[in-house]
Amino acid sequence: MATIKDVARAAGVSTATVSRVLNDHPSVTAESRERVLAAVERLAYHPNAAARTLRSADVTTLGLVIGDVLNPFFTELARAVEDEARAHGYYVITGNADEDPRRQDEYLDILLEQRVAGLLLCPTDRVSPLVEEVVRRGRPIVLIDRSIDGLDLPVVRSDNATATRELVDHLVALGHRRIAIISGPTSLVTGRERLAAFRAALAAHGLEVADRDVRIGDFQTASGVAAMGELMERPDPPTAVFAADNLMALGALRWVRDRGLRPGSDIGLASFDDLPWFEFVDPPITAVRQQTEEMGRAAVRELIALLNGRPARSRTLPCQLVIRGSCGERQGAQ
Amino acid sequence: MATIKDVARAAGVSTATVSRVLNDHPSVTAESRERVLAAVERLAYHPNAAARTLRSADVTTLGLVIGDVLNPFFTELARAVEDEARAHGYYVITGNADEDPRRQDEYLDILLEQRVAGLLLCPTDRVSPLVEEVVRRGRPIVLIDRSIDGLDLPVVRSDNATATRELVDHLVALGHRRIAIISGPTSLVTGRERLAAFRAALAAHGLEVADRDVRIGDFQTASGVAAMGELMERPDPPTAVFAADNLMALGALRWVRDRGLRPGSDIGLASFDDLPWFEFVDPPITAVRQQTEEMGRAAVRELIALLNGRPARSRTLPCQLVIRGSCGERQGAQ
DNA sequence: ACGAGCCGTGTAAACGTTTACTTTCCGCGC
DNA sequence: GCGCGGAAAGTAAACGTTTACACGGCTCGT
Repeated sequence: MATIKDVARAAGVSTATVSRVLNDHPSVTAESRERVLAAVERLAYHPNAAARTLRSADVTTLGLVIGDVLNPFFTELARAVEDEARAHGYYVITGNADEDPRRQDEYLDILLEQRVAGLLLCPTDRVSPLVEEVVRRGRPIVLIDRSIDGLDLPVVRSDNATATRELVDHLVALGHRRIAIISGPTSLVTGRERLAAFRAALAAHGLEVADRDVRIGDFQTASGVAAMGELMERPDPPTAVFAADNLMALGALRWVRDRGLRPGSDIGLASFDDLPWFEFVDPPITAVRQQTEEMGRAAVRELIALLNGRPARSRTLPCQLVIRGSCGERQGAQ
Repeated sequence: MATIKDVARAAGVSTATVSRVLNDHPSVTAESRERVLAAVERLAYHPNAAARTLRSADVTTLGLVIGDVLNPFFTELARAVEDEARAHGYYVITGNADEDPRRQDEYLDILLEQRVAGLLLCPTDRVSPLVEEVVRRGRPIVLIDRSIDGLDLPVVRSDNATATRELVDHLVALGHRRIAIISGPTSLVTGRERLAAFRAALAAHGLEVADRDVRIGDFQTASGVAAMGELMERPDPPTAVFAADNLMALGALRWVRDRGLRPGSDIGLASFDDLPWFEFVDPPITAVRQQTEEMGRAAVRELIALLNGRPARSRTLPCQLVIRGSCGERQGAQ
């Protein structure tokens, strides 16, 4: 690999001049610039990022750790984060925790070693020592989608409680009384919160949730299939099921269809997280739509605020209930 | 940030000893090791990746550039690549080209600066000077999904031609005679090849493809919507449409449903790339399934072979035609 | 005509590691 | 008792940049 010294020699100048040309410093003559650029071209020189970041302290890379690459929610989020970051002149290194706290920590470690300017984290599980360390050392960090108990960190998230309540209201209005939930892990705020809101909303209608109607999944497809099976293969299955994320909803749907059942008429089905294809299923899936893109963008803006010494505000974005047909037809008056 | 010097001072040893402890070198007494580790803990020391990679030449990072993060095909691919790479002790840095040659080059540049050991690339467009440069400098590279004209590089891809032919045979067997295609960009091998195979397959049945039945999209959703509109809003629309990737199929489906039409009975629809939710649409979408995960894993294995001085073989993986209902019912004898 | 100031360039130190080489110390065999 | 070998630890050079500082030559105002 050609180094800056090779370029300097080839162009007949010093390394300082080469560096200045490369970094658009003003004080270089047009002639030097040209000679350097020619040499760069000829030698196919690429600056060594390691040396550069080692020397100059100004870091322009943000770190992002998402929960699961296979979850469209997170990829859309990642995409939004990257776009917003680039618009502010930052690059993003993304790590995929795969909903596994160990892998989350691995990536936090890598990102810290890479000296990212700041971190965006969708926490997978309860507070990890590494996260605490990041905080303790004052490294800027913004959480997305999920907060962490016991740590007062800026977080950009959805208003899970309100959205869940609206969904339950909708189900009850349709006549459902035995409503089950496929919840996310209770170790995650997202999981706990949606479950709590679900319980509270039913209670407001004078309904109670039996323990057997609460299944705990892991936000991934397979657990949705399994949970749906457990709920339905009982003598007294619920009439509607609320899946707390889109992958578990996909799993639940798969179980239902594999049994030759039809959502809506045979069993009500609703999802937290809306996806483009939900409208194409027969019947279309009722879902809570989150402002995913805005979550990503807002998180980046808060992180950049932090980087510039301004305080970051936590933000809670409203969701929208998208009513389609998968919970059954409206019965009687609204 | 604490450096290795701080740790050395705190532990009362030299930086060399600290480094040895950190890298599991044998000749360190248990006592020194302990003191160092304690200091590391106390100071919350994290090695500086830049300094480390600058000094030691052994790189354990692979670079991956994918076409579009929002395309499930690529995220599944990325996931497989990461898994296989980790199994071999490599990390992966992923860049999202967004089907934009400029962004592809940007990421190639970044990855080269990061001194990755080797590159995995899903080329977005015709040969870029940067790719040529990578090749010229002998940097190991393996292409995925798409090859590049004029460059003889190892590539792991699907057998597009056979799969397309099988799909056309299926459509013709169902009675379709006017079949249109929403093709990918002809600047991409994937696009060109599927289009050529499509034409050839129809020709084999004595059918010809009118120019107006060939729409060129960009492998993204919006272009699928637009193309479907152009095809169908004519006095003599085709009876079936083949979308050359899953996102354009999603777009086509959206157009169809927005018009209140029904795939299968009103218009045949098939997709290259199978997705989990295709089976849930009414009627389920017929598609060509690629061995996405195996593509990713195989590409990593070839790249690692290259890194170890062995030659890499190009591989073409077979696809599977998954017949569902979206192209209409079988009419008459098989 | 001469010093001040500026511009372009070069020299060399610094960034935080790893590692070849050196030093120290200890035990052992003769 | 002496030298030798080997283990543990230290010293310092090197990786490829950026950049503070120094320097020489030029312009310009007086």
